Amino acid sequence: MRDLLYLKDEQIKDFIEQIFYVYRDTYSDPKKILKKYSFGTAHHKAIHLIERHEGLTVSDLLNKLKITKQSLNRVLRDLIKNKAIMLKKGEIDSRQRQIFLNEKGKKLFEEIFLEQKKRIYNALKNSDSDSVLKFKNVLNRIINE
Amino acid sequence: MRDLLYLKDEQIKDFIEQIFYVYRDTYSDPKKILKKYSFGTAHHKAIHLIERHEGLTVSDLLNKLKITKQSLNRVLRDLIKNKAIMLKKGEIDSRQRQIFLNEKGKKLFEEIFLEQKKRIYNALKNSDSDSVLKFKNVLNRIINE
DNA sequence: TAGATATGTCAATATAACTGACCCAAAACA
DNA sequence: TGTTTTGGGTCAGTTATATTGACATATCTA
Repeated sequence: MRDLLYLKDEQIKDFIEQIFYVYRDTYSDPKKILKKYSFGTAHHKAIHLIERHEGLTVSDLLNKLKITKQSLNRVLRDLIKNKAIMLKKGEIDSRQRQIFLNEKGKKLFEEIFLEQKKRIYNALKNSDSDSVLKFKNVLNRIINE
Repeated sequence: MRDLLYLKDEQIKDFIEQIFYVYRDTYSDPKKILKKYSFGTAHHKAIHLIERHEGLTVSDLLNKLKITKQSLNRVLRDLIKNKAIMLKKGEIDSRQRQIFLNEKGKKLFEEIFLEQKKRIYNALKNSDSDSVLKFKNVLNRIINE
């Protein structure tokens, strides 16, 4: 590894610590709202990804969450029972199920997002666009490693 | 909220998604190593924070992890049993316990970190120092919101 | 038609967290 | 000094989220 002055081990250790805090706080904020609906963070993540990728299949969602299908199934069952989401047979491949938010799910997503958004918005509102762009690019590079 | 072009809701939603992936991947990488020692991510986080903040007290660690003392106690018991950490009575306030890694704990930390480091290092090695700095600053702003 | 794939489900277990109730020792305070 | 508060530890029971492994069904593909 090259000896980059701004990329010493101590810096990387700090990043590992900060990544934990950022995740912890970002996903803690809406827990009270979720509790009202007897949902947890697992349901939250599913709803978020379904909103971002409408019509994604069960296996798409599994690949994003990186959990087992048995784990996901509990979550999807709860969301279906609550009428937050619906599954449709895949149009091309009818073995697949495409997942959609319905009205209740969309409202729930908006309620969660409004709360969760605050932290990110307030953190970034005074940043220049270059900082925001570079932040985004670094996140993507870490994910795609 | 001001209408910042580079800070639309869709951008913020993307960040929320990316933060999840970054956390998930960063803390997944060392799971195989942890398993060799019958440890999990909870032990990993404790070891990491103890290494970064040598001599921190039990309540310092609780505040960083934001879990209950009963949860933390399980983790610390396992680490003590394994001789990875030791507790010393606080020098000023002897009700407190200061937590230190001992030799075994330091070796374990290094083994974990070597694995975990790769993802961050490779993601950042081709970034300019300005990107790294801005990434760090944004992380900090999100945490301190 | 045979095999592979996408999904669903049953059952048991593991991990990491929680709530609530206590306890002790030491510090802080009145 | 005596009382209260604080820091830490522990017991017991529960919940949330994940796991492994086995098996079933429908549908697609070669």
